[in-house]
Amino acid sequence: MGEELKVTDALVRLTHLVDHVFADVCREADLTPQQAQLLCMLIDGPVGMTELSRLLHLEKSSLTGLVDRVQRRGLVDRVRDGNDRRACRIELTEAGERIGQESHRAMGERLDALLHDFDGRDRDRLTSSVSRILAAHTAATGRPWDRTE
Amino acid sequence: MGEELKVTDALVRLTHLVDHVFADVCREADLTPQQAQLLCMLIDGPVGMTELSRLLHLEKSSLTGLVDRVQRRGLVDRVRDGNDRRACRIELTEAGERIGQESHRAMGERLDALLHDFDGRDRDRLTSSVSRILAAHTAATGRPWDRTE
DNA sequence: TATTGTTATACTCTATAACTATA
DNA sequence: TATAGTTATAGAGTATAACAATA
Repeated sequence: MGEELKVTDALVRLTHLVDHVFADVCREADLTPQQAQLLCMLIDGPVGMTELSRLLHLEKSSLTGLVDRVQRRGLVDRVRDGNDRRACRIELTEAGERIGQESHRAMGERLDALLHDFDGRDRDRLTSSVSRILAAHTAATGRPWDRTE
Repeated sequence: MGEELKVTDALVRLTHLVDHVFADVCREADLTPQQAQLLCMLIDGPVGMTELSRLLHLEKSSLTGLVDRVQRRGLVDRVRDGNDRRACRIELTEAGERIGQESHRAMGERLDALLHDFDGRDRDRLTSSVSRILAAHTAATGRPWDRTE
């Protein structure tokens, strides 16, 4: 029963499920999902506003307010770019780093619980399938969908 | 390179990618993602506010406004419940049905494009993996994450 | 001229608390 | 008393358009 599920519908349902898990984890960290996603993008180092708006799929003007609120909470800082005096780079504070890592850990834990009956080969296969999808998107758009890819 | 990707991180990245695709499709239909998700939940028939708020992971009070706006656009109607005079059921109008179907089709098309190099067996394996994850969540929460499962 | 980022404005989305009406 | 749904309020998220400063 339910075996006629189309793969595209399966992906949509999986996405909504992971979205809900993410929302729960954010809530526990007292972050909105948007704020948490912002922190995620900064894990590997500071990023400028224009690049961030591309990564988050947001207008720059929307990003300004988002960064304002996260900065007000002490999780990120705006640092001036040495080479371009128009630009600034957003970087995690120590507190932001801590909360980001903790949320990432909590997210991994929740998802791992859903994968409890996946053995090593199952996981590798799933990871590999996802990688192919991400690669297809990168090839189609000419740019990686996020910087950690 | 990148082969040490953890399966949980892979799921998160996939989710964000599908979220972006969904946002694009919604934008083309001149819907917000939240409005589109609401329409999705009504495809198989009318649903009451309390059940909808569970499906969408939203407080009932938040849902009231969302339904107001979608109703104002003529995509859904509130119909009184014959058995319980407190309750109402939200149902798609003809226009809502049309837009919902069209968005679903566009979503499938976009995702199919990302799966262009998946053969039948690849798709079945992926679908089956996703089904196991959805089932694990259903088992853990005692309730299906959405009504179409 | 083009680019980086912000401001102003008007919506939409969301939660909390208090409420109405019905069960 | 409990449940279905709404209202009031406040804050967060978002896009469009206009802007400032720098390249």
